[in-house]
Amino acid sequence: MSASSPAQAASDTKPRKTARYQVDQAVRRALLTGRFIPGKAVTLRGLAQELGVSPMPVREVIQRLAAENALEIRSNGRVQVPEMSPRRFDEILTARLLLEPELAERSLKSLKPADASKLEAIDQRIDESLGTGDSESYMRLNRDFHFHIYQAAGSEILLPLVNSLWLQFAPYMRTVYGRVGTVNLIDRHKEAIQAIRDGDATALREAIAKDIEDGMGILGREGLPSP
Amino acid sequence: MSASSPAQAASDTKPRKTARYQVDQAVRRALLTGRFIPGKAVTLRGLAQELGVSPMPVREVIQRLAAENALEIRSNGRVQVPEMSPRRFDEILTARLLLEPELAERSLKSLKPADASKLEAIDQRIDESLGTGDSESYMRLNRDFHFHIYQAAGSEILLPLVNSLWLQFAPYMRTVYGRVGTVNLIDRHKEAIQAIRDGDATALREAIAKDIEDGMGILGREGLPSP
DNA sequence: TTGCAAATTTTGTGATCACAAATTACCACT
DNA sequence: AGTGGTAATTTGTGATCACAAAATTTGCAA
Repeated sequence: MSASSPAQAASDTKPRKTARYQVDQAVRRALLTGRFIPGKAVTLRGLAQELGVSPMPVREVIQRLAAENALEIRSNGRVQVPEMSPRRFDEILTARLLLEPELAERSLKSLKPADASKLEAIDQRIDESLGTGDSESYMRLNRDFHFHIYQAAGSEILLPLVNSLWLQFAPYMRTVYGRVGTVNLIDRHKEAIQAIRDGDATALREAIAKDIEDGMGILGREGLPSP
Repeated sequence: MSASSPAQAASDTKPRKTARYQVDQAVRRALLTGRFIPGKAVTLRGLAQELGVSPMPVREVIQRLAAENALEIRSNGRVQVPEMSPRRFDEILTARLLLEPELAERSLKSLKPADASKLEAIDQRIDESLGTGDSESYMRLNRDFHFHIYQAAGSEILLPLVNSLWLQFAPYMRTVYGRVGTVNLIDRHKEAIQAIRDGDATALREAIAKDIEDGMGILGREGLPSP
């Protein structure tokens, strides 16, 4: 569940039952699991028909996601997932390293032992998905892991910013995993869990930062023309 | 001019002549100069009529700005500028301090003497507007100053994030200036200009950070219930 | 005057239509 | 077979309509 939820205010916790909300959730899920191919055009009526609604709510959702830079509206009106560039990749990495450790630290005091256990369970399923090479499951679980932490901060500003960043790099990472697989992936999830159990802010920041660098720094630039 | 422009891709520099784009620019301007009152409802048809268009493009723009957390869509569908809270204020300050110095440093190598002169001219007009107490001019000019720097980085990720932050605190700051005036405002613009002339990254980061703290830290919490 | 309930208006949501621009398909011609 | 241009289709954009939910106003009684 996205924490910086669309179509609803931060202080107003009702999902609503609008078609727009359904479409928004569906498209976000699709982006995060890499079901849209960067550079490939996505059409309004196509999406609408696929989701069984009129083009109307789809139009609003596309504007919404375009504002978060998760979708790109070309000058001719065509919509597509933005293609990754070395420049963008570097900036996303920088922004993640600035924001996510801060957000994790702010969550620390709200995270309880039950959360650590929950995170451990997620991490175990991540290891399994790495073994089977199911990259879509891996991406979903990895996001669950990070946002289960971040969510605890109850953040209204930082969390949406981070959410926007994930929306931007996820589709690209999917193509990377498709090429090189997920077997060589390493993460710092166990260090993070330990830091949460210890209530150690510095260690948690470090674990998150390292995790980001391991995930994006090593694998990520695969196939990108050098900056 | 907003750098993270709406309705157009980053790599695709054409403003287009759509009604949506006009509406978007108009609403953004209104938000940045504080012409919308936080907490006050803004209606679809009202905006549409005021701007001389059908409700259609307005709906898309509202979704767009809601995605950036510049507008809030309540659970009943009503739209308003979010009200400030100590929590939000603190988070915005944190995020600004993390992102803006970084963005400034990245702009440094692209900033030429002509830019320093341009910034000096803006800063002089800022001083004038502070004297006359014209807070709307002050807000516009102060934004021009910061974004003239940030824009130079050619950033596709950090700049939109920062842009979103400004959209979120601007309406509130307007109400603060309305209460306490702008006379007591101090800034670090001259230090920033000097740092740009010297090509001194550390000094520029410091000037930007101090400027943010002076602007928000001292005046900003005015009238907010303590966290 | 005050409190409450019914009626009226306003508002967001979704669908459909009209239109122009862009894309794609097609076919004649060299 | 390759190429150029024209026709057909698809696409985004904007406006209008219908509907239900919400907010506002109105009216009446205590």
